[in-house]
Amino acid sequence: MSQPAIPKGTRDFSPEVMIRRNYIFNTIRSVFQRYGYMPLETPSMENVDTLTGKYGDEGDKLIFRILDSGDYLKSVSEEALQQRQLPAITKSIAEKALRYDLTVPFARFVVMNQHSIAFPFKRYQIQPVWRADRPQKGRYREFYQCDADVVGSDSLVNEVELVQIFDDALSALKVPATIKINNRKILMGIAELAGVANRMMEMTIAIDKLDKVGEEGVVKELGERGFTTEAVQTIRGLFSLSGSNEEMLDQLSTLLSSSESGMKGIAELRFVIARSKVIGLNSCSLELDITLARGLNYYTGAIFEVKALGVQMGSICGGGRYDDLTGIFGLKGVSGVGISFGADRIYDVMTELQLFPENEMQSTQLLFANFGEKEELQCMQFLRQVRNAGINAEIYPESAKMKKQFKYADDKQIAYVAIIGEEELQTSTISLKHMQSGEQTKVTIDQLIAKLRG
RNA sequence: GUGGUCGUAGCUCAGCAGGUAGAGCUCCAGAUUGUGGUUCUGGCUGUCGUGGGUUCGAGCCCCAUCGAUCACCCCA
Repeated sequence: MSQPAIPKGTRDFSPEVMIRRNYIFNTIRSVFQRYGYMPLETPSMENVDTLTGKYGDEGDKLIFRILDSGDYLKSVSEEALQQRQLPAITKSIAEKALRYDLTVPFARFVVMNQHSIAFPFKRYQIQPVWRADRPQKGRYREFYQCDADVVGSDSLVNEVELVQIFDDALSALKVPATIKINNRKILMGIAELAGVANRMMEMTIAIDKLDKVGEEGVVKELGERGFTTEAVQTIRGLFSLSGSNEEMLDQLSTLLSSSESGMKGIAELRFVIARSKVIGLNSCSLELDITLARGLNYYTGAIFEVKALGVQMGSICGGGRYDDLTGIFGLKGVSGVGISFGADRIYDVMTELQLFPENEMQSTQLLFANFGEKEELQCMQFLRQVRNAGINAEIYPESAKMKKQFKYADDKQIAYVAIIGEEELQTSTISLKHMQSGEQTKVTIDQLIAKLRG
């Protein structure tokens, strides 16, 4: 290895980037906490069995597996090797895998701790996840998700609050966005009406592409997937909806009047949309998008997706209700609903729209210039006082040329430089220079602290 | 997993009909031995992504490989 490198689809985060990333994480975290969600972390790796089968066939292929330690081939049969039976081999050489999302590990946690958890259980989780996807714009192999889920409550109050959380966080970050909402029960209703109830997943995958391939494209794909002309015609009825959220719901209820699940979905949407309207949103708009489907197959009720305005970027947030997520781990009848912020994409959007506040860069407020041993000791004594007062401060660690020390402060965007040379030492003063204005004043240590505390 | 484009200094890029590598910025030093961001002067940096092939000769042509990027699939 000549030049060091990092695996594809992964990134280093420099201090400048981390400060911005933390700004995003902190904003989202504080909103989660404001709504009563509690922090949770789970291991980076899970048992393979915990993850497989939860994300569909496509998803399973994207799970990063961790090679067993030691003689990992010991339980692979000679026969399997000879015939290259990859699934069988894979299964016996990797018993752990990196987590693919935060929702499944959360479901696992709930099931394992069901007797000590008080329901409804509201948790948030901000951790990286890994997918063996091919990287491209806004798509990485390691990225962070910021999830908030509540389990053990069927109430639509949760959905309404989650919409508010989207709005609160994105408004705080000043990201212009539209929250799209739909309901899987409506899609189910359409599927029933079209006589393809057993193929709802296929149907949703096709219609999810409406905004990308257009109505003709969707019709074409449905045809290719073997849907009958009648079924396609019925599904097509969805595309003719128009008007406000409420008007679209009215049209839908006529269309789906014969479908029990369809009508239930409409009622649920009405509730969430009406409540959100009464309570009000800060800067986001809430839009019913009947073609919103979302790939994850565990969603059963409301589904959410958030699109940033003014940039070419996939959805920046997602979410929805799942009636039986914990069922696969043996705990039935626990309904949950949750959302996820895609922090990396939000970062990219904010970069593109230049939404990061300038002063976020100022981590150190004060730099003590270093003139030599005697002055240095005085500086370090002052530093202790300054730091005790809650001011971020540092000393240039060696008595380099002034030019160099000031340049350091300038590069690091440190607001003030404290100069203590022989003259200041004798008069017990500090020459304090404000870097931006260039103004320099003589102050005492107490005055300095008072000034920087602001 | 499928297909397209690309890969030259730390960064952004130039290079030509195949003839032994350049510009700007950054960085470093000095002008200015207690003062940065402006200015001026000087200086450093490359196995031209990697491996092979064609050729007297390859940064340039061919093949492979790795990486980046875009589209598809899927998704945050």
